[in-house]
Amino acid sequence: MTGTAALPADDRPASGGLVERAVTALTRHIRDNRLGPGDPLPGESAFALELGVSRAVVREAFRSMAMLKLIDIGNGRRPRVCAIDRSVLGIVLDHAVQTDQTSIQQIYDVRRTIELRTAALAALRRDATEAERITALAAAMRADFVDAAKVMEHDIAFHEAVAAASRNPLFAVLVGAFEVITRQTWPIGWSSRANDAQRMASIEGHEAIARGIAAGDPRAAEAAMAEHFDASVMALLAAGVT
Amino acid sequence: MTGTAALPADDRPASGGLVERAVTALTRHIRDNRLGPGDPLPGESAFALELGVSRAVVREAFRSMAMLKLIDIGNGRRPRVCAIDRSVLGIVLDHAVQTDQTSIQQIYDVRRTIELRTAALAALRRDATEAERITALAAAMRADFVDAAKVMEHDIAFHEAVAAASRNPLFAVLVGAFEVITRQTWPIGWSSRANDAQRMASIEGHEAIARGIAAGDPRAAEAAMAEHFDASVMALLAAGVT
DNA sequence: TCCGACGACCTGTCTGGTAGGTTCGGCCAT
DNA sequence: ATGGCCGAACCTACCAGACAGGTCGTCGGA
Repeated sequence: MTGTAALPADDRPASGGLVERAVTALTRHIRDNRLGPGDPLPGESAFALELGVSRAVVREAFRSMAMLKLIDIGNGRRPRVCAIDRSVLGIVLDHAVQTDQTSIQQIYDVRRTIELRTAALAALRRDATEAERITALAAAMRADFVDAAKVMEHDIAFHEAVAAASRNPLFAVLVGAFEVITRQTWPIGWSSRANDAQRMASIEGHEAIARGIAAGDPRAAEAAMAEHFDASVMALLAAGVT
Repeated sequence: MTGTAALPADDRPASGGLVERAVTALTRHIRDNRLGPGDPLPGESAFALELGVSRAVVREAFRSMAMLKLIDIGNGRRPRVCAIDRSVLGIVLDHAVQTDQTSIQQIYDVRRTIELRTAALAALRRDATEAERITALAAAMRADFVDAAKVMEHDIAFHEAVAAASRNPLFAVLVGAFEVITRQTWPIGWSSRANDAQRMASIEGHEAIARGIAAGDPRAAEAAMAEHFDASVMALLAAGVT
């Protein structure tokens, strides 16, 4: 009963340290004035004066919110509301892995769950340009087959293109958040495949996903994505990544 | 091409402002020393001395990482590595909604995708205690039917219990992140249902999920969860929430 | 042996100041 | 009249020092 704790969002403004109070005040300011991405915010001096605290306190508050990509700050520039950004979740995920709070396999389970959905949605919602881009990225993987680094870049771009085609920015953010982890695990999976035939099979998997999306067949796209993920997880398991 | 940009994680330590450099230095410190949750960190004075910057800079860096729940700070306490926390993503999601960067329906699509999986996983992995707790929470919703606030608390606890039973902390974090949004939308959906029969149907949906999980039937649990989400989305749509 | 008080250490906050970047309006040239 | 240039006002980035209050280990007494 009563889980009224934990929310630092916008309770009564009198709790915790001054910095925390400044953060909630700034959050309220954005909400109450219905500000959107790009809209300007009061400078730190003005905010410090308004709250009756020192500039150092407001600076810490602004910096914290900038770290969460809620606002955008910079030397001489006036603070502005920031557009949604994937890097935050990426940093958190990376930290969770680095501190052994979660495993790579657990991350891949989440990724698989999300990307099965993005594949299906992309098949339903993609326009011609998106379908072309996705197909082109799969083709690029095949074309640059000998250069692992390039294949990885195409691979990452492929998954993000699929997510973008799902027309849900949240999915795009989530998929983008996995990029940090993917850059660490991808080379392991690539080199753990026994031979070039297996590596090429991975690329064919991407092509199958692209075909399903281009054809507007959500079932096929989802199935191909599932197969692709199963193969990737298997490759990582074979390399001893748990 | 080659998108080597964007990662503030751990490139060469000479880029951007001093605060950013301090953040990457602290991140590296945690990674290089393989620190886990609860492990102590150098104090801000020590860190300032080591980096050759003022204490204010280090303070902003520490505060930023505390905002991301990567570290834990407090008056007089020495900084420590922090356990993974759901509130960060919740704040970001709330901000995205408040600034009209994403819609409630888009969030529910993501939630549905994730919770379908947690229901299936919970059916496969839950132990007796977890099954009992999930069943008990569904029963509590029925028992407190007349008190909407209590029903909401049970509802939220129910979904988090299911996520916990999936035995993947990432799913628990993601589901927990939606709590902030749920607290805003839940009353809308509840009151948008035409009569008590429809409201009770929602509770019966939870009971069906609980039965599937308790029976260890992932298909049934997933199907019940899907039905539950469809009903919720419909109720929100009926209330004009897009 | 256990418990409480004390002190060293640390963080939270403030003040005041310097350097360097941004922005915007006015002015000059076309 | 218009478009580009320039400078002044404003703002942020960072620094140094200081003080109040909280935490935690330690030492002495019961």
